[in-house]
Amino acid sequence: MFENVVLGGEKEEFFPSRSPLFEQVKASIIKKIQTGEWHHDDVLPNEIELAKSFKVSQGTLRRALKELVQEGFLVRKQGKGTYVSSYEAEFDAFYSKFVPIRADDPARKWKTRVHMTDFEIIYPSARVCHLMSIKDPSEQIIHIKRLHYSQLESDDKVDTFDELFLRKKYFPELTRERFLGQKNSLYAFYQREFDVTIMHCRDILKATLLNAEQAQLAGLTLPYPAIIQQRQAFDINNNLVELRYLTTITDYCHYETIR
Amino acid sequence: MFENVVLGGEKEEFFPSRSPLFEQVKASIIKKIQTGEWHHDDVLPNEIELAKSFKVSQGTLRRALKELVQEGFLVRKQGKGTYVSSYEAEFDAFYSKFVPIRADDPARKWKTRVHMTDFEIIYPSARVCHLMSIKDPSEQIIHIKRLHYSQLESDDKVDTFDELFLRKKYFPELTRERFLGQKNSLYAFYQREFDVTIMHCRDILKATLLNAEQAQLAGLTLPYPAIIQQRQAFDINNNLVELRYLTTITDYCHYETIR
DNA sequence: GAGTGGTCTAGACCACGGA
DNA sequence: CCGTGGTCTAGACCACTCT
Repeated sequence: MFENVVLGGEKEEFFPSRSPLFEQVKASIIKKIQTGEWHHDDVLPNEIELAKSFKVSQGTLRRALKELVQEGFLVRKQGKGTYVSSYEAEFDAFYSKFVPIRADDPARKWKTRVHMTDFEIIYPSARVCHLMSIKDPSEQIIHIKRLHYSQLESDDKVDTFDELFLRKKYFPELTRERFLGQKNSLYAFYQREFDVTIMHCRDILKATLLNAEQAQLAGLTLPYPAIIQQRQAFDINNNLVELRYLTTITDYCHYETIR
Repeated sequence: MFENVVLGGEKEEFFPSRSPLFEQVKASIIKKIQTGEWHHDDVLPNEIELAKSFKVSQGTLRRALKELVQEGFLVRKQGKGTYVSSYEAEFDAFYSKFVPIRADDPARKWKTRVHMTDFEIIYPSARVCHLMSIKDPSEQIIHIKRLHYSQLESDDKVDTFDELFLRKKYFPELTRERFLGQKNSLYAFYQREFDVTIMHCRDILKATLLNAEQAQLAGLTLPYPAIIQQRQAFDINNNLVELRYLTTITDYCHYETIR
């Protein structure tokens, strides 16, 4: 493995010679993950072989790997090896990174059931084009709506209205049926079924009032306030693959950030 | 190693010998900052001297310093030296870490004027005791209320209702007049005047409705939704020094997180 | 030019995981 | 036991800042 090295050998990507070696090594490794040469859950060669293949010292290689671990691309386990991280294997880390909604009372069981209400292929509106940086308005978009039910004391209540816009080109074979098969973790589903790994997201929160339909579904009377969370999610190539609106009733939960 | 020393000598804090050297060095440096031996904006000795004084190699010292930079304690400038970071000197970094409210339209000038309406010394309610981890309910608390006016097209409007609870023991000489002298950046004021450096915070967001008084101040008609942000802010010793409620009308701004 | 931090190397030893 | 990553060292060279 690695006899045909990335640096030096092929010059597909070129780095100004002023770029530090460890940055070049990082970029090469990310590229191998992006192109699928190294797939999630794969084991990488050990430090010595990697250092040899990149023609750098072990220390420099270690620095590159360490930063890639910090950035979430890799996981290292002493005594075992270095792995390309996956949503399922590092579930806790990914979950706490991408799911900022928490139960007010952590002691209480906080179960969630999700029900899809709409699934359609559309063309993006001007707003969606703008928010998803889409140049070509004839690009196909998968538009999905879901209701999240929280199960508090055996009483199901809608607490979140979820609207998704997915760029079909990244989820080519996604159908209503396939989407229904997915349970619990959406981003694990993206990775497992479409090799789309969400690495990064931007959330924008505003206050809103429920509309009549939403209030009825939630069993609440108007007026009722909610948080609307607009999320832009980016994959490993930094493509914006998902735009999402989550309207959450914060009676028993909240949006949390720790800095 | 560490003969003079923070570790070993005094045994206030003790590390199992299994703790890595660089961790011990980090802890020693943090302690020197906490005790005030190194003050914000101070220059530290250079790498070689520091390494000598901690009796570790330069590489190990570098690792400790690097992590302290990542954690926001220090700043290193090539050709100049290593500094204890300060809110004023690293304003942009601290600001973007602790101020998550952004104008919807970044192009537009987004100026804010703050007006204090209340300043009083109180004893904490049960809720405040709980949220601030206060054991002794006779501890004095400074309770402040403020209004934030955003200046859009020369028209001042209240867009945030700000309520603060400060533990008086950390701000011993804080008076209404002194607080009024403070402009713009609260956390820079804490650091400059009271040596309280906010390093860390936890925000919890919920949706709410404005009450009649708030709506009147904001010139809005009921019902009107807003985001209520509950913040717990911690200083360099990890003491919870500030509890805060920010009720924000998100017509022209939003709460943003990037992960 | 003197002094600072930033990168890179080569190699030693330790701690953990699994066969 | 072996192979993995984790820590630590000592020293070379480069890039930046200020005088």
